[in-house]
Amino acid sequence: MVATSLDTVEKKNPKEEIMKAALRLFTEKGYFNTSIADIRQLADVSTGTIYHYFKNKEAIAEALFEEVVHSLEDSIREIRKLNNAFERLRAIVELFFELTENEPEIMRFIVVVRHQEFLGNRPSLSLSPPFQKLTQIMEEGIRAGELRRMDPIVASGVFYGTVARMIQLRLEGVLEKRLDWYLLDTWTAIWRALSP
Amino acid sequence: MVATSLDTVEKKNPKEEIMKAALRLFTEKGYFNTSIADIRQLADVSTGTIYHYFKNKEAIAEALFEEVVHSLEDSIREIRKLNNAFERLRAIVELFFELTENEPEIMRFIVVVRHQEFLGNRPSLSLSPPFQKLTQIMEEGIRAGELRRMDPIVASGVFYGTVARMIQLRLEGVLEKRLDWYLLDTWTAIWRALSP
DNA sequence: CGCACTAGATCGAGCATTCAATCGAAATCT
DNA sequence: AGATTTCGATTGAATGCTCGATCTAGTGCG
Repeated sequence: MVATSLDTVEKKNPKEEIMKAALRLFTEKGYFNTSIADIRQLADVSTGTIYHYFKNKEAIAEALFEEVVHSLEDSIREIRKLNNAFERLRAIVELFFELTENEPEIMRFIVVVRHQEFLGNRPSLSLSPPFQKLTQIMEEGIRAGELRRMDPIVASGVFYGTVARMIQLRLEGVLEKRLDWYLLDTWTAIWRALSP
Repeated sequence: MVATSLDTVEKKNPKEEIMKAALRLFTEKGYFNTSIADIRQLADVSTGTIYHYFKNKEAIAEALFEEVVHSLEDSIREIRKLNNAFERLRAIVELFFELTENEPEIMRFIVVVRHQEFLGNRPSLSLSPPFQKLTQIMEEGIRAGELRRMDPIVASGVFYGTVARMIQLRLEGVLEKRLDWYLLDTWTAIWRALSP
């Protein structure tokens, strides 16, 4: 981080500030319970500035969605370089669990926010590239005999469903311990469900 | 169904009509995208009637929530009478899958609607009685040696997460076939994850 | 006649969005 | 260098509209 002036008067990028504030508010209170005024206040910019960078409120959510999907896509692409289904899937669980602890707001946005309600016709996150890749990993694993013969959709359902549910419970404060505490049990269960 | 008059002029119970319309609209378009005017129109009653039966919009959602939770609670209570974990869990999957096909709106309300956003402080559905019962079933099953030794929270996470994900995929139109087509694969995977 | 229910017009708060004015930093000129 | 122009960035009060909620005047049934 380069401090171009005194820390207290640090010059920030308004667009980023707006998106950061919006992510925080959307995930905490929901899209419809968040007003432009709320974002304005938390991002410490004026109403006009928001509309200078974004066409409207929806466009802020769209930008967040894009960002999150792309960063997920990158991570999953990296993981696909690993050379068997066991390692790949295990790496995804670890990535998601770690992300939940380090960037809970991003994870909340992925796992619990209902995008359909405000992002009109956009294809659901369930159909977005990262999740298509997940089903591909299953197909390849099954073909290679590393995974049990079963419908790949069911395989990815078991996998993502389980992971997402653990994350949701953590984000809702149901789990007292950090997610990595549950990693072994979770992974063992998933692997028993999927392995031949 | 008892027809008290000619079918075309059938006298309906307004409260039920309102709740039916609200359930349909809330699950289709979301709570905030549904106006009282929408409900008024679909239920074919006047604004006055809505406010006669419900304190406000939120109260309609609350009533729906109560109804759904109670009916779920009853079903799960019945299922707990079965005498081992295998049968109990299997019955729950079947119940949920069947409910998804027959009453998709109710299932959407349970699985995909984010109640927190409009039902202020109410404890999340994840913590409501039916889901506590699910964890109890896991605990009992583990104690009895019918399920593998593992954290009961993780067990219920695998179970509910998988089932909910399959339901979500079905409701979003990702699965071409009816859910019962996937039942065997889904159940096999779950049982491999949980059995000793 | 009385009472539970219905109708629909009306209110007003809250909200997203607009816009004319102003700033300020760099570019251009003298 | 200093003055002047330029133009995107920024401001925030004003606008207009949607929508939940209220109110008053019925209506019809027992």
